[in-house]
Amino acid sequence: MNFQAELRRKLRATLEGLVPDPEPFAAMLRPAQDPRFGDFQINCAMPLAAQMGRPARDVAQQLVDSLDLDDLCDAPEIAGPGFINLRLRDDLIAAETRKLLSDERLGVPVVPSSKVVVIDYSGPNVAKPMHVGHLRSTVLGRSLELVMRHLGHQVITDNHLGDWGTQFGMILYGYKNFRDDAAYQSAPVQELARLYRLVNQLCDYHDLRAELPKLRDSLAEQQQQVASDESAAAAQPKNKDLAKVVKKSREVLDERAAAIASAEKKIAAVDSDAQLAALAAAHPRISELARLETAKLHAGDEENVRLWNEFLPACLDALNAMYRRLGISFDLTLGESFYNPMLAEVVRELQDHKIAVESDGAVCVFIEGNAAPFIVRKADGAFSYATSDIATIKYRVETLHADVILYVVDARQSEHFELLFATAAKLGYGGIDCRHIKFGTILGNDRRPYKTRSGDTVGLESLLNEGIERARAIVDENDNSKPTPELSEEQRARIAEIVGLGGIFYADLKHNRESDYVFSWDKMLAKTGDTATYIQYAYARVMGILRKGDYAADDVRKLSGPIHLATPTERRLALQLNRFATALDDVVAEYRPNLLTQYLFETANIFAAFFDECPVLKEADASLKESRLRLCLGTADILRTGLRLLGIQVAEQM
RNA sequence: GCGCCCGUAGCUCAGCUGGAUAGAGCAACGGAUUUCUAAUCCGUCGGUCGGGGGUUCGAAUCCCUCCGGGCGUACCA
Repeated sequence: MNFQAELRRKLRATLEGLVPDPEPFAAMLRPAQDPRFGDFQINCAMPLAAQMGRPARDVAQQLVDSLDLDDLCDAPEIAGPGFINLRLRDDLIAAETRKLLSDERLGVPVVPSSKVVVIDYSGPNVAKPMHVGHLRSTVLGRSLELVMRHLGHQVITDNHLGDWGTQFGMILYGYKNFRDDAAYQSAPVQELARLYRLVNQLCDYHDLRAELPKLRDSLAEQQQQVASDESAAAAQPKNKDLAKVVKKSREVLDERAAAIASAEKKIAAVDSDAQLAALAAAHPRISELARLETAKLHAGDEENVRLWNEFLPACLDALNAMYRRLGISFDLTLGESFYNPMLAEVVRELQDHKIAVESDGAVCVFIEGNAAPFIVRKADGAFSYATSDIATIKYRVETLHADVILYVVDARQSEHFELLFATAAKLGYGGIDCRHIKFGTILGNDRRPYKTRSGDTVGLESLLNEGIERARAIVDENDNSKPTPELSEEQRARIAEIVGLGGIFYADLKHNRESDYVFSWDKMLAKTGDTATYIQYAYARVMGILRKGDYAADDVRKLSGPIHLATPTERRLALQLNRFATALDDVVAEYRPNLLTQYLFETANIFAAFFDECPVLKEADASLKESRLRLCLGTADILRTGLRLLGIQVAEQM
């Protein structure tokens, strides 16, 4: 039973007569902070008392008197300023655990009113290999998908591919000018990616060269600015505002110097490479021409459309290979290109309703309180991702009938989504629950975005490979250190895959999604601590007990005797199993899978203590032995299910 | 300039719709092993929750301010 939900329900009913809106007060029933306070605590007596102008302990007493929790709890206790401490009855925990253990859903009810939830996640660019930057969206989105499905929502996942943007113009330009036919024949995606990088580099080269004089001027200007600010500050050494101005001014100077250094570095990279330099010299207008290729594609140019259609299948194959590896499949893969035919209409509609206006040649929506406009048509007539994102909302609402749309996208795009949602609301989609499920950046040890040692972005493929390799080394070391190694080559490979991928996913999911976090192989694959491995190991230990005792899991699930809470640890474990449903509710409430990782880690932790203290196979009392066996399997079922909802697998033996 | 986010133990991070002595993992230190797999368990050490003010019976959490850092900021997505 979801004890917390049940207790809150009762509290809410009691509060109904007392306050107009009981919900926030009912929410103040929480798990106890300290085991000495029991299992749950009610914290709402104090604020209620303040509101009613009565002593808090009196209010607490009144709540206790009218609550009637006898069927759930021992006598409630009022403590401190007015906390109400609740301890669940042991017989109730035992009885409810017994039910849970024979329940296929492990005590997790299906939501009473299911919603249509579109989850937009992963969203790679098709012509570029996926890299570490795609990890969080993919892993978080996948987990949210699985949890919401498990709770009974009608989830539609949609991979909103970047298959139509500026980068395609670069690829088209690259293909027409620089392609290596043999390479394209044997590995088209790799060749397209190379062409993209090449064109991108050459575009940068020319753009930066053109910009450099301006940058240098502005640097010189800033140097003078700093000098004058400094002398002003020197004249009034006690003036804090002037000191601040100097500081700011120097920061700007540093920024500009850094921008120039970075530009010079990129330019030098081309200049110092004879081949690149020759290409750059031969293609001085590459940026402009690449943009033109994009524009031609969007306008329906026959050759570009033909090439686009030729490139796409290979790109999709490559992506799908990656998703297969990650165990992911999408319900829909509607890239930006899908919305192309709708864009002109979107802009017209916005203009007709006077939502968008022309400004500096571009068609923009101005949202009150935001300085930046939402540009739905650029001055050159091209549409932007703002336009296609609006078209996407229209499609998801009108065709998919979405109630909720989740965008699992980097936090740096917050502003875009604020403008997007505000614009959508003006168009009449205010009733749809559109949410930016934002997440932070993965950092390296230097606290800069995670890169390889040489400064390149880390490819997702090689990241996964490295994780599995490192896991393999651990598997080997562990098994080889046993008196007689137990695992076959196939088993080791499979375990390495499960542990390696699980470690990467788990490390990502366990952090609060809005935080940046520092990527660390050692931490994510540590044999001990808050890792996937630790939880997977707990699962494998249960399976070890069953194997050793020669029990089939299905037979154990059919057992129906009483559950004994013979020790405090058994009680803790049983109660924890009943919290699974609460944990999943918590995940969905704020779209935070870290609440599930936390729950699973705690569960594995309690199980480890149980494993230490409570013998199963050696237990002489048959009824107690059966009870423990079932607690073990129930734990395993919950760990396996919980990990599965994070996109992580388990092994029977490791 | 404007906007958003962050600053919690040596390190990495939870906690942030205000609630009881601020938590975890790692690291350090000390214990437990004829193992239902020690990829484990138990214990110890460790914090002016960036500083200052305010609101409150009560603040890591809310408000103001200062300091430090990150990100975004009109035609890339």
